[in-house]
Amino acid sequence: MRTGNISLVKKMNKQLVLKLIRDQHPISRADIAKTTGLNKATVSALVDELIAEHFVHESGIGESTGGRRPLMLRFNADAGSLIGVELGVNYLYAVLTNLNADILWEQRRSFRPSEGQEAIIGEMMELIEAAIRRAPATPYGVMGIGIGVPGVVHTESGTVVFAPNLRWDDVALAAVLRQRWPERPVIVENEAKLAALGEKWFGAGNEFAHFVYISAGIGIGAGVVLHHQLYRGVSGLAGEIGHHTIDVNGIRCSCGNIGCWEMYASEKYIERRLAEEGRSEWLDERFSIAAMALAAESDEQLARILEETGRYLGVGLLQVIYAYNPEAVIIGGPIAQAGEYVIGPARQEVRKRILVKKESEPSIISSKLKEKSCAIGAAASVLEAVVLPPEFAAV
Amino acid sequence: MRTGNISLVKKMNKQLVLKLIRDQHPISRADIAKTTGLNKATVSALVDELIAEHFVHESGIGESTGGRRPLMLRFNADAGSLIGVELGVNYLYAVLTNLNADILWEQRRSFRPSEGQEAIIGEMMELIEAAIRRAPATPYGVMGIGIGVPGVVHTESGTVVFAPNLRWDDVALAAVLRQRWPERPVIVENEAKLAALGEKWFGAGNEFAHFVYISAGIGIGAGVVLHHQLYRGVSGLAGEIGHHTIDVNGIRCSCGNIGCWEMYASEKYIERRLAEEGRSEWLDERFSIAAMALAAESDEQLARILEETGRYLGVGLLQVIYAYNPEAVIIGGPIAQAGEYVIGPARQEVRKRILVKKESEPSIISSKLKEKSCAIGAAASVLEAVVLPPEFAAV
DNA sequence: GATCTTAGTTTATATAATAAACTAATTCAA
DNA sequence: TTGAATTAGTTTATTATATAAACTAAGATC
Repeated sequence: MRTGNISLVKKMNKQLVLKLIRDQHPISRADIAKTTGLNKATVSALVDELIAEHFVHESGIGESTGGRRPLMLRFNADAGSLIGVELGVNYLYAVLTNLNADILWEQRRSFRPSEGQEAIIGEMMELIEAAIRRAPATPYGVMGIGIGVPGVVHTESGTVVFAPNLRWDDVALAAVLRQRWPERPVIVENEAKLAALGEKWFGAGNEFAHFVYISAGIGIGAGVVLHHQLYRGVSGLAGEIGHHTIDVNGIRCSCGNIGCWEMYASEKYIERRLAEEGRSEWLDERFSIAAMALAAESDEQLARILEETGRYLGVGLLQVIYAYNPEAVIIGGPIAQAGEYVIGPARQEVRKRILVKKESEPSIISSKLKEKSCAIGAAASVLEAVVLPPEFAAV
Repeated sequence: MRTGNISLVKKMNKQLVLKLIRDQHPISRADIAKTTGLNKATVSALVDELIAEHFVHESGIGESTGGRRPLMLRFNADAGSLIGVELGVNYLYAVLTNLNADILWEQRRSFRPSEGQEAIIGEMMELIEAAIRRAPATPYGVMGIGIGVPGVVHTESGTVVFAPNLRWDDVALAAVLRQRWPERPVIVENEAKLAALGEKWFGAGNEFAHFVYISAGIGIGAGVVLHHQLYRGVSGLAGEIGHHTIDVNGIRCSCGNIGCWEMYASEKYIERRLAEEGRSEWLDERFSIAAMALAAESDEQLARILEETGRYLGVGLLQVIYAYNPEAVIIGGPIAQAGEYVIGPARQEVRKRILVKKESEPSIISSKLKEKSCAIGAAASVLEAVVLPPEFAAV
């Protein structure tokens, strides 16, 4: 039971100050006192501790506004490093970043889906090992490892409960990594949820209290941020909205259900339509939505397929809007590479069908971190776990 | 900006103690100290204040467990009264309750939908006036007025933004009531959201951190409780899930969209099917789902129609599950009167179609407060606003 | 160069939680 | 029956923290 005690107050205020410095640096102690309402003395004491802990540093003297010049404070993004890994269906992508998500090192590696769990986890561990070796000398070193996986995750244990595209079932991923690096926090989480965190901390979601990140690729998943916090539901299923029914009489989905959204607004749909229209040359290994969008400029048939996908995307977005009523919807994943070819029709469809127009229409925008959302989000999840817990920010 | 200061700590702890007493009374100071982890002295001081404020009283001496016998504490449900009003499409229902939602007085009144806003608001004010007259002498008297309306609401201003079934549009309801009773808090909120609050405080939602209340009648609305708190979204649209598309090629809904859930799992569907099957005798004024369910015991055709409705309900519930991943879904509103005729098939449909079985399947249960959910929820909203704010309970 | 402003620190004070010692009231066993 | 042990609750002293006010520092402006 969370009781209030005096040290809780201090923790809250310290977090508040650190968050403010991170968001608005360079900023002076006096500014912090003004914007937070905290007493100047309190701010000074907290800042001194944050400086001692290397999370903040003084970065010179600011401009006078008619009196003594302020000492400006900055968030020290080099207090430590973060490792983020994206486990894709047939690739691994790892980044090493500072606390500002600046990429210090990255590596991408492909594998065949037929490779077994052990082999894939082995490759992942090699990547992480490589990242740790590249980590610069910082006060805290590598502060933790975040891993995004395409499936449903039990976060406490770090178990991948269900990842159909990997054919994983109850894989205790975190346990293996924690055994190898017992001193470092290891976070395993769904890829869309981490991508949402990435966009929240370092991307297009920064300014919103409530937003939904849509990861549209082979399937559709979402990361839902409500009150500035990732919402997981009771067992981490919240956001598995690719399996929202949009056509009860539609086609069968791999999940067993019928007419799932992800059969109509994902790569699966595009592939199906390409085959139907006799454009199977695009069903190649080198198939990429980005290339298709480029070709669509002078190829009406391709443009039409993308537009249809966008319209179906819009149909499903209405459900997202009615469920979460977010300030913004951020479209990410491969489908987002088609840009306005898909997002434009989606917006139109939403505008056409929505119940209450003004205020309730969210901004429908494109991911800012693009193909790096998940890996950066994985890194951000470590930042959140270790440095900037969100629990006090809400309300 | 919410800064921590010492009085915040006290507020948190006092709330915690009060909530614990309400939930677990009779309870002793020693028990409270044990379960919260607060110091005995702290607990005593807070309890003394709560007693002075009339929210708690000592209710005699409990059983010894091998030492001095404890003084038992109880929540004082008679510290004040609450007024809750449900504004239906063609009726008003008002209750006066104590702080335990025990109904002290209630009144139901019908009106014709053709009556104008002013007339309806006038009748509502008469009802509230009557309730205030009946309020017993208590330390705090009538602590506030909560009103549930079938539409989208802007809560700060208490404006009904959009209520299609009432044909209301931007009606500043709270403003009128606040003018008449300037000293009393007036809360205007969507009916399904208030019903969810009612079930949370006094009904089937009591034990859940995350649950969804489904109000299924002429349309479908939902009240979404996440982390023990009502979730509204950025403009109060969250939970308007009746307009989730379940059939892109389906029938047109009054909202302008096509294939909305509420065309398939509400009274609208039942009426349509009754007409199709030539059972228009049930389309009478006295049409009631409860009566239909009774008749269905010996009428296969009626049973089948209810079952179909239930199956469509289940299809849409999957979307609720994927969106919110709640611990429970509480079915309320007129459709819930059909009981297992509808809820049974809905459960089956969910079980059949859901992605990850174990853990992620919520309990699908029936409303406990039945037709009183909304009015009691309206009263509960006052309780939450004035006595037991939920903000500290979360996390 | 005197005065006003702003930045930041130091010192004294207030609030609230806590620990420990206390009183009160009971059980239980010799 | 009595006294030790146990539990409930209060009183007192202590501690942590935020705050207010007084202070020092360092500039701007007239």
